Amino acid sequence: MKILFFGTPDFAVPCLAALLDAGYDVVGAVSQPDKPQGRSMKLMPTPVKALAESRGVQVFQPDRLKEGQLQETLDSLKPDLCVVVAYGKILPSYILNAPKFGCINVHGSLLPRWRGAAPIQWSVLAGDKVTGVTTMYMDEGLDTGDIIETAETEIGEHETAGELFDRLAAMGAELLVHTVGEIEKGTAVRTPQPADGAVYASMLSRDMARMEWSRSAAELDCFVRGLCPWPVAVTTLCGTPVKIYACEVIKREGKCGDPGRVLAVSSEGIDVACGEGILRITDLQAQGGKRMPASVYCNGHRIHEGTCLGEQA
RNA sequence: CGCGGGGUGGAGCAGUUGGUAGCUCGUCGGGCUCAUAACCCGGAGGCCGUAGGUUCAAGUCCUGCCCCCGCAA
Repeated sequence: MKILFFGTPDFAVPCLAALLDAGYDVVGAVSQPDKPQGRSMKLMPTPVKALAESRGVQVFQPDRLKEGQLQETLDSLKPDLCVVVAYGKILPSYILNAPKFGCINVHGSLLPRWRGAAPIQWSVLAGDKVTGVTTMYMDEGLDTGDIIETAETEIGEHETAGELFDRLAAMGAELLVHTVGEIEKGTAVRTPQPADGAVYASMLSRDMARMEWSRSAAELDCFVRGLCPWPVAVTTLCGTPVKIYACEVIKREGKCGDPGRVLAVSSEGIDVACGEGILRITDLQAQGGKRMPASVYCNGHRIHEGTCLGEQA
């Protein structure tokens, strides 16, 4: 079974590693072009490219796919199957139709819920109790193909998108190997996605990260966990922007004061009134500073009860 | 040279126009209390990132270097 792998970020790495470890003949890895990254804006290889190179897999990084840029590669490699994991580009039909077994995709949600770019973060943001990974046959739509297999998992009460991301990446890799095995044996099934429950998970952005204290403590808790570790929930404290990395719901219901008002400061954290309930900030980061527990932050910044968060200076 | 913020006792911060280095927490010792992440008293602990420069005098001004953080991705 000759496999051509498509993938770019960290999420795709365990999948590629698992295919290689399972002994499949990965004839190439297609990844996005390198982009300037880091403080020095140096050109960095994508995570998938880095792994592929270390394992001796040939890497391809076409700028565009639309006009048949990958045709030659396909012709020479003759893959039996394409595996696509968070590649970051829509595959045109000439690629989808090229391999004998088609193209399959690993997606970080239980489709059709959370189709699109950021399924894992959105499942946390929405407060979903259960999520999972899905393998599917790709078609020309955005995550609309027929489902092959799924694996479910519960989202932990305090789990961040980053933590869930790691877990699903591992689950996805395991499921992928199983699915490829089924395809090889000819026992893979295809189930069209149900029409109901299709929701799109748009890309996250920094400008959606501002905390609205008029929302409920429970919603804000999901908000903080869903945006961690990127772009990270932000509010303002004494006029300066502060990133909120972790918090916990102290009180679920009831109005406890003006939204954003600090009700108490203790070694446990900073308790803030929300539209509904109370949220305790436990981990934060000020401008120019490192991430730290709220109690530590309070040693150097006197936070008084009654201070209001989220207000411009 | 992509842009900006910052390096001050163990931790987090302040330090005004250059002139004895301060605060909160922790830590150590003592006290009080039925009790406490409580309170009171006392102590230890800093070549102010680093190398030079200006000056009678540099944490503070100038220059180089190292490291951290944010933006950007």
